[in-house]
Amino acid sequence: MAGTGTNGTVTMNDVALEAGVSIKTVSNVVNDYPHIRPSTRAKVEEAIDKLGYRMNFSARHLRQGRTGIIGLALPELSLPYFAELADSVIRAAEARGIVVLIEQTSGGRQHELDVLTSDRRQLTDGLIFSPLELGPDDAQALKVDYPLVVLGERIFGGDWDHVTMNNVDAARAATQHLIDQGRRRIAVIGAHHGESMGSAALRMLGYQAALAANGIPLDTDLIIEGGLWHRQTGADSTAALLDSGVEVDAIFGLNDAMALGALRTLHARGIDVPGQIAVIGFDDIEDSQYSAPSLSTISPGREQIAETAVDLLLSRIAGDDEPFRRVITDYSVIARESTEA
Amino acid sequence: MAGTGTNGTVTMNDVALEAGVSIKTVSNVVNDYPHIRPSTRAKVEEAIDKLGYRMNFSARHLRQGRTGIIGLALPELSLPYFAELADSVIRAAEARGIVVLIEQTSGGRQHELDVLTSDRRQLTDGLIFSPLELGPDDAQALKVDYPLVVLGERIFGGDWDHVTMNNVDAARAATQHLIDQGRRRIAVIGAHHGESMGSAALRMLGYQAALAANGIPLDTDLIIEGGLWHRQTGADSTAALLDSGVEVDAIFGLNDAMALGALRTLHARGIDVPGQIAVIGFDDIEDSQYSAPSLSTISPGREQIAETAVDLLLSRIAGDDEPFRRVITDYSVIARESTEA
DNA sequence: CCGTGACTTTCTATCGATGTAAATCTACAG
DNA sequence: CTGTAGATTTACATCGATAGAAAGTCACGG
Repeated sequence: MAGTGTNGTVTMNDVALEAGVSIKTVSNVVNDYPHIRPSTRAKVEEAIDKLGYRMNFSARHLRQGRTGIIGLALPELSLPYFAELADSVIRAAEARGIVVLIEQTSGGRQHELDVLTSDRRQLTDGLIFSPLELGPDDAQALKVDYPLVVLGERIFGGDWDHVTMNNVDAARAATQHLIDQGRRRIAVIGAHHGESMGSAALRMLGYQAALAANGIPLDTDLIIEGGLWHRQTGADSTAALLDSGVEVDAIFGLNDAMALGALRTLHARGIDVPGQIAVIGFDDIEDSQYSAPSLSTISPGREQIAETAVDLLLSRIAGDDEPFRRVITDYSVIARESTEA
Repeated sequence: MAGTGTNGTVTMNDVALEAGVSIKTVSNVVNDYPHIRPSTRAKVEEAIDKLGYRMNFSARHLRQGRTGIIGLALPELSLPYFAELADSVIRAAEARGIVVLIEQTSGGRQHELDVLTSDRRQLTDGLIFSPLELGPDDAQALKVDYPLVVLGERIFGGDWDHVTMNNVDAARAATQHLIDQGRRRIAVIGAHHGESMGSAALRMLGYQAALAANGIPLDTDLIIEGGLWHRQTGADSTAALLDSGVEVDAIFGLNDAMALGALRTLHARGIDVPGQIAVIGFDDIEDSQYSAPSLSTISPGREQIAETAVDLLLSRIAGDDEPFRRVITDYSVIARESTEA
């Protein structure tokens, strides 16, 4: 830490003096400029080690106009799905030499809009955005002048890149899985009534498609509304469902958290899972493996989503001008105890 | 977005030209310098709005020598305890106008050491560090020349600030809670044999103290080792415990994840909780409320830890030279179904 | 011995904002 | 009408690194 500068900081200039070369040569060494005499490189590297020089990123960023930081805006980290998504995104970014600034938008629609124009955008080279509340009406707000990759299917077809899974097909597969186990009275929890483009609506479409394909009539008494997709919602919705007295032999939780909440209520009521009621979720969060019984679910390919999103964003930051892309990742049905035959 | 600069960016200089004042005056307005004529302020603000000016943080940071970013190093976000901790830290930081860069150190001891000297440190004004593997031998590595706040009790008394809960007392309280329910054969899962300063060791001390205080002999057959505190470890340890045939009427999981894993194994084996075996965890992660049965646990006061850590770090960044502090936060026993009378 | 082209290294301006100190402007007492 | 303290505003250097182009070096053919 033996700095030569006025304060404790060692700058490139200090290194240059120590090595007896110009500042630019030090910069060239640090940036792997190809035409440097090995002996010069050695001198510089020695000086760097000796002085303990570290790059001042603010200076580099100022000069280059980039920060090497990308933003990740998501509802909240305490929701396991998003925590795991953040984990994957950070790993993917790290592998590519950039860092991630996480912003939580838990406050609702306005908070989600704010994140798009926040001062923080000035600090990041681009944004990966996973909205929960925005709808088609907010499309205009997403027309921003910085690289943006949107996750999820809330808003289609705008002028931005999109990475998502096929919610409709995946939900159909989940429902089909229940039907294959002989279930016919399949309830859904977490529906959002007025919505047309969100995950809830899309997954409902898949549910309905599966019923139709199997000649099972749709019974609206089996569809339970539920705003926030938290465990408590799942627990409450299931209680309401059971209290309504309607016949049920399976529950499709539109996400794992709600399905886990459902398991909790079923357990409390002494209802056997999957004996009396089978349960399937959606997301494949880590918890689902460890619930009692373990939860069948849909794996959305989180790693793939994260890597794709990061790659896409980085290519935009690098100046890629191709037309906006929509990438659809793979899903798979994970059968566990809660739907065992 | 109507930039005046060469590229699309609007700088303070553009604003100054538009408003007919000097750059410095614009800077003064933006920074709330008190002696500005209201009319001047109005002109500048109007120009800012008109041009859509946004501060270039890299430039400010270069000049000020600070980045306004703090680092948060933790094992991994997919562990619920850390995801929730990160949530709290981000909120606390946001309330104070700074942003958080999360770094995952899941790779083990070396990865934890690396984070302390990483290039990223140059990008942050300080670090909140929650190590999982470092031990007393690594004390030297924690003597860094930037503001550092360490969470947890792995390493005591060094030259850095520390925020932690009282693991010993809290574990004693958890054990006492089981004893109060009439349990005498209390197993512990997640012990770390050779360790002396980590959470595992401290919680074991509390456990032993409670047994001693109640005249219950310590039976080493009831102590199950377990490296990583994941659910799987809890599930496996519990299976091993049951297979060993030793008499057990309660299990103390040294964290919630393991306790939840224990519940899973107990459920699989058809053992009634708490009828045959009571279970208590440690951490009070959100899941614990929703397991079946819901899990009794120790709440470590996560919000308080986060806020304290952020405040402490910020005061160090601001130049606070007081002696290093150790802050101990409050805990509480949360009694739920898994230990019901 | 000199010119030429391929390497290497250095010079100089700049990225955008802020600290310092000096320059201007009031407003009001003398 | 002048001086002066206090309020406002400005000029200028500077934070640390990088782009671009000029300037040196060097080996080699003519």
